[in-house]
Amino acid sequence: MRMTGRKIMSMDETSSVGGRPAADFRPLYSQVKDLLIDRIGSGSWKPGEMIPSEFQLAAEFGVSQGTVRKALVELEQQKLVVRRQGRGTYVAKHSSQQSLFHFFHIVDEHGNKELPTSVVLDSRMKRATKEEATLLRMQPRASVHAITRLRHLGGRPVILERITLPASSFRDLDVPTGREMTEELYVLYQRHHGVTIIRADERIAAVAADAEDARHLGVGLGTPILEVSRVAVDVQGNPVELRLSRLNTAHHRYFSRII
Amino acid sequence: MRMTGRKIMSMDETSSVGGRPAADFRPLYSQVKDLLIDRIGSGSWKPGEMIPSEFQLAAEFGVSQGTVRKALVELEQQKLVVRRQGRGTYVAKHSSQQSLFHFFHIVDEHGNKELPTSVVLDSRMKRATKEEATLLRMQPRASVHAITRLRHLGGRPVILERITLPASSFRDLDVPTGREMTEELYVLYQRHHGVTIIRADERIAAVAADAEDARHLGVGLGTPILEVSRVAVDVQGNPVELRLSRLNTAHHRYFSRII
DNA sequence: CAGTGGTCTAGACCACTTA
DNA sequence: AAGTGGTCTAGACCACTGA
Repeated sequence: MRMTGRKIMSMDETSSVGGRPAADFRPLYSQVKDLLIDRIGSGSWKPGEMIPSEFQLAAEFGVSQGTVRKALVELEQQKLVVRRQGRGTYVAKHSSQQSLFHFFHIVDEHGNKELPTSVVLDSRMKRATKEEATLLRMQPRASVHAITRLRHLGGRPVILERITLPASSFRDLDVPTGREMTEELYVLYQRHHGVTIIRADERIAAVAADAEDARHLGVGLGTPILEVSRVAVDVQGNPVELRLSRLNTAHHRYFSRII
Repeated sequence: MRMTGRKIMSMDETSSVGGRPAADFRPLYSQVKDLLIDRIGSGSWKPGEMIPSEFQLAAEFGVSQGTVRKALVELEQQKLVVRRQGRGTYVAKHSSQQSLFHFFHIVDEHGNKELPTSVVLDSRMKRATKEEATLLRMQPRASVHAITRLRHLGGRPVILERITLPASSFRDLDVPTGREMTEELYVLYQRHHGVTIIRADERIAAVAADAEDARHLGVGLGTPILEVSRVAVDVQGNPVELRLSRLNTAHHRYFSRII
């Protein structure tokens, strides 16, 4: 069958010939989907770019347009592409807006999302702790970037964040200390480092504010604050960012929707 | 055209006839979906029951099997039905297992979910506070059930829960005080009251343990604990349960996945 | 074996965008 | 007007389940 480099197996081909069932069978649309993810993940198609139409892809892969459509619809649900009737299908591009909408889950007392500011308190390279190396699936003591920043909401300091990034995936990371960040980090990851975050797992606990929390968040020592531990994952499913947030919930809440 | 009671409008019929665009156009599959939701929500098909096959529904509604399929696939994604190849499509039935998996987001230090126990500390009727009435979209001071229960995980008391339910939707609610609950509440809601919870919004803050928290959770007064405020919503989209959980995060975490 | 959902195809037509 | 995705149809065949 068709294809360059990789082969799509039709159901007939994978079906048992000598009576042995094919264990590695995968639907066509799923194979198509993986090919498309490869091209997006590898940067063949860049964020914001339009990808070929359903018919073009169908012709290229030697499948029907409906099969390509099913793959594209799933990619849209995973937020890897954006589809617009009459315009085309585009590789998802993180904008500050979208990034906030998806990955920023702090709301004010009325349930509204505000725009946070971010000032970098510290930015340096260090060696990963054992736990960091495990979570990021790196060698122990591998090099990582360590960023500390303070985020304001409604004029108040609310979130103290410590971010850990593998140096290997984020070469020449440029996050100068003491400056206000105008851009969402996930936008930066995507544009400068080709890393697209598509998922994040968060674990939340209540802790007592320590001296540093107290100083930066303007709360008393021992005040109950939220600690949010995030592991963010890229298109290929690799954990690529750790984020430890200490959050003053005097005037804000962590929001979660269970569906 | 086909149908009993309600009418499905094809695209032609809704299209402009006198040059006026049809503002109320809805795709066929979406109309089919609403009809199916009606039958599930109204109890015509009960939880656990098999519903007619795609071809039977297609014949009944006068649409193609593919159109019914699209509606059913969306209902499956919303967890309103369960589809099994070779068996059929079934109205989703909350089991304790599923209920825990979906709506219980507390994990232990290793990220594992444990089975909680629940002892009812108090169960009574009262009048809704202003806030409760607003959140449940009831008249001020309408009758509600108020349940307080304590949940253990791994032998430790971890969660103190206060649940508020509209008396109108939960007549003859049977939650005796002082007893261990063997059944998940959402299973009870569905089986005894025809209320299926499909979504929940949670807002989380860190607070200091008060005297009652301290007594029941076995922590010191003022210890930082999590406060989780949930509003749970039924099939029709109405808020039907409020749940205020106070959670000791010494050995557990609230877990949230952002996709 | 019959009946169900799952995959795949081919083709028609509609709605929307852009030129 | 051309090109895109969105809806809808009809039909074939596959994979799975249970009688």
